[in-house]
Amino acid sequence: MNKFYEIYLDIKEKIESGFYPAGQSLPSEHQMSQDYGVSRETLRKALLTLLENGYIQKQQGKGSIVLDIHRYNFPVSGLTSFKELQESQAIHSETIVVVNKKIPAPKFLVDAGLLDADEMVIYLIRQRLVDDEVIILDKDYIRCSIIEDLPTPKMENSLYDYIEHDLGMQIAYAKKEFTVDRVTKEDKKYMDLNSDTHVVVVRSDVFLEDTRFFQYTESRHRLDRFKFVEFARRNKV
Amino acid sequence: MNKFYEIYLDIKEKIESGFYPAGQSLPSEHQMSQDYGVSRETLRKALLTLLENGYIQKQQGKGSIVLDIHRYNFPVSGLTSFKELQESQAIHSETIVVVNKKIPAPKFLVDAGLLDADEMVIYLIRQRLVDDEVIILDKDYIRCSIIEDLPTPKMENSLYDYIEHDLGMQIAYAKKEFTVDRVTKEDKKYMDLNSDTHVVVVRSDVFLEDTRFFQYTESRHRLDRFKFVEFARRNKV
DNA sequence: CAGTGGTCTAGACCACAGG
DNA sequence: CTGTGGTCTAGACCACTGG
Repeated sequence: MNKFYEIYLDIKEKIESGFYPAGQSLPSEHQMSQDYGVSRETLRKALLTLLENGYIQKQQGKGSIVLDIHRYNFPVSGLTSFKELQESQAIHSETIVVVNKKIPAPKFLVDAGLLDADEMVIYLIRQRLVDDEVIILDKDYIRCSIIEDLPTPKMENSLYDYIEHDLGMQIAYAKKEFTVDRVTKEDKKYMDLNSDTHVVVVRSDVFLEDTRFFQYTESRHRLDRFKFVEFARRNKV
Repeated sequence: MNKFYEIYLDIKEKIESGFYPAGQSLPSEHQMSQDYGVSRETLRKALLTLLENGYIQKQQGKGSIVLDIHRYNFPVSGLTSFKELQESQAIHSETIVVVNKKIPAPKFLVDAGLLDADEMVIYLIRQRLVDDEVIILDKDYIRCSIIEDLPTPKMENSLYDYIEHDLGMQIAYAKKEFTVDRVTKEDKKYMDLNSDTHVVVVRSDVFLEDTRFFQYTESRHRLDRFKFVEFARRNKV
């Protein structure tokens, strides 16, 4: 493992355990680079990672201060899947695969320039149950040229887990879009909506490390159970 | 200005102008560091900034590939205010300050440990009009120990602009939370809701560079006009 | 194999905060 | 003034890609 990442994990641990309490300063970069026996630049990479993840705030001329954002509710951002979300929050939940079949590339993805007209995709619909209610409906379109088949039993677990662990592919980045849309017939059919008129829709274009378009996902959430938390830094200049 | 930031801007410009077309590789780091006359680490800082902002994707052993996310719709993430959002999208809009007064620290912020019980805050309510309809209602609670007064005319422009430009303070980071809530009497009073039952609510705890809590904002959006776009990278490990 | 990006170093100088 | 973080360098070695 990389030195800077080891150091990142070590300091992160010390912040979470209270060894470095919120509101207080970390030792200086010079000091810590000596303590860990690394160059200052390497130590600084570890601090940069802590900064990006909301653990510390740096101030030129003063030092690095420990934040307490992570005490109560740690923001789940980036590309997090339902499975990971569920695990991080220890929610009892279940997944039912409703549809899992190959279809020709849908027009809206061809028009968007994400797929070729003659391609095939795997069309996947999954119900996400929490406390025995379907509160999320996930619709996935996955490029067949990248994945031939998806075993339904695996999909009841995690799609990303299967792709990254079983297939050894790396998901890299996504463009995500949050809106609130009117419920469709499909929503009514598959979700427990109790007379809601709208759902939160999260649309994602997902890409692999080699920049190939891999998957389009539409995640439809019941209003009363939707929550998205983010730690954001202000971009200077 | 920093070398790495100058280089970042230069490459960003070349990507946006099509000099480096989407899908193609940038020159190698070694090559570019020579071209710009800087060390490789400095050149790499510029590339890191491009990576974070979704302009390129790097692949070990291969190179840096230009992405085309920014062609159509560039994700607005981080800490972006209504004013900046509006400018980036060239929307005709208007702001009306409805309330601007000092009140004692509200209980929910004291309970959250963000304010002391004996503090005062500036309570600000602003209507955001687009096409002559109030589609956003912003409610701000701003710490009086940091800002004494907010001139109402300035608030019709941008709060952040006033704080960073006129007062010379630096907003650093925020914890943001997105939910969908039932409309309140206040929403009905101040917003043009056409019989909607819900609004999107974005709650933010905003902090300064010295980690002082500065502001709590509740931004209430009409469902049909809400949209949030984000570029997200998957966190490895 | 050569060429790419990823990590790390030891040191330098600068900008800023605070006594 | 000292001590802090911010930037930059010149070079080294490693890991990965693809011919």
